[in-house]
Amino acid sequence: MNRPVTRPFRGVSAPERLQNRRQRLVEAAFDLAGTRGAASLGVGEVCAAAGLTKRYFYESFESIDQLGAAVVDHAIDVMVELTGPFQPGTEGGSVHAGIKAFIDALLDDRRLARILITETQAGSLSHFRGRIVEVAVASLLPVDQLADTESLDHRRFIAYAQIGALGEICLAWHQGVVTMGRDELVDGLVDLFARIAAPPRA
Amino acid sequence: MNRPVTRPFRGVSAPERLQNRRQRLVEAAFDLAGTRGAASLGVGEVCAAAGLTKRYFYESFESIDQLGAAVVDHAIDVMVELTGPFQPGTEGGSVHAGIKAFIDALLDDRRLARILITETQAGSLSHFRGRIVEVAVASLLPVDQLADTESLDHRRFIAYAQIGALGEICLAWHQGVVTMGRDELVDGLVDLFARIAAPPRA
DNA sequence: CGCAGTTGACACGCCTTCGTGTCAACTCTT
DNA sequence: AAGAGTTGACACGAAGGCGTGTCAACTGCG
Repeated sequence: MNRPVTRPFRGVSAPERLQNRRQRLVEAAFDLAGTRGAASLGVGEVCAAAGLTKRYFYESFESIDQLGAAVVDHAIDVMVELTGPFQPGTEGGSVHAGIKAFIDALLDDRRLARILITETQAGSLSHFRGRIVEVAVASLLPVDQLADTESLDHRRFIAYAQIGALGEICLAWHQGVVTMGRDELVDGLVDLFARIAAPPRA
Repeated sequence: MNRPVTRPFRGVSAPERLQNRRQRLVEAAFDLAGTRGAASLGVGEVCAAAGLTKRYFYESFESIDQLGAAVVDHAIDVMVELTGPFQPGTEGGSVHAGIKAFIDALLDDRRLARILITETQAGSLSHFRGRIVEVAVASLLPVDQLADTESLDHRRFIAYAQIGALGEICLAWHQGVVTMGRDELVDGLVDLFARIAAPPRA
């Protein structure tokens, strides 16, 4: 059972090797879930893609669902890392830059988009939907555009509308249904966000 | 193999019985897919829910995916039937009434919402996403609010934004995250649609 | 009534995946 | 060199769903 996790191998220490294997599994699963989808993911398939054997899967995970959770974590980490430097409050950041960075991330990596938008809505990854929306709200919602008098419910309403619109458009663009240029798309989305958050007509 | 589909039974003709069984299967699958999700659907489970045995499953369907297709068809049929009378052009219909009927349908039946919005995005039902968006566009897009000069891409952009926003908000409301009253929600959505379709700010 | 069509319940073999186990080859330490 | 740790490849039984088959009980028709 407890293998004597001790000795170095090919120059790398035991805990480091374990971390490497874990990361290879997560990244392989990230790639598969982001292209084929997470539904059909199997232990054997992921291991083959990672170039490992099943033994090392159970070394880091107990089930395929646990790996799924790790994949979502990884996706969120990537997103946070890509958008963090542009958030308002940080140097060189602003509401506009934050939103743009968020959109850019989704447009640059379709696997990231698919996992964060599509795959977490149905199936075994749907439990993480709430956390993802939370992260999105933090990055997207131009809070200062909304009067403090607005109710919490209304702000949530705005946030969900923005996220939903962004997700749908992003997927359509990746799919080639919307054929706008990249820059044009980003500008259109930023503007759309402002319109969504605008005060209701009279 | 070819059972001699001929004789009436308990007063109903053979083809009618077959249709009834098929419908029971579709509705049972609709209910399961709309609550538990479509990913875990199995032949045995659906048959048990429909009160039939596996034999009658293969009488009408070749695989569970084929039943999934029938479920999506059924969901679309229901939606079309609920929104048809309110479409602009028909008596008593208008853009506003059409949109409201569409929203009402999604708010009234969470199974319908889940199948049309959630379950068709990932997994085995994702092939039907395009057709659903098509139906939604036909019911939702207030074409007359968009100048004819707008490009097709821009109109698609607006349509996807509306659908995405509606879906996300609808799910959040069913989930209890947004706690607005029903009527308030509908009004807010109708107004949101207008804002999304409004001309971009200078 | 008697026969053929119909139904529901269940059994059966098949296949895939899971999770674990085995083993030879390789690497590090002493 | 020798022994213990490490790795990859593969075998194995268990479990579960699939698709088909069997059979007794029931229903309609002549």
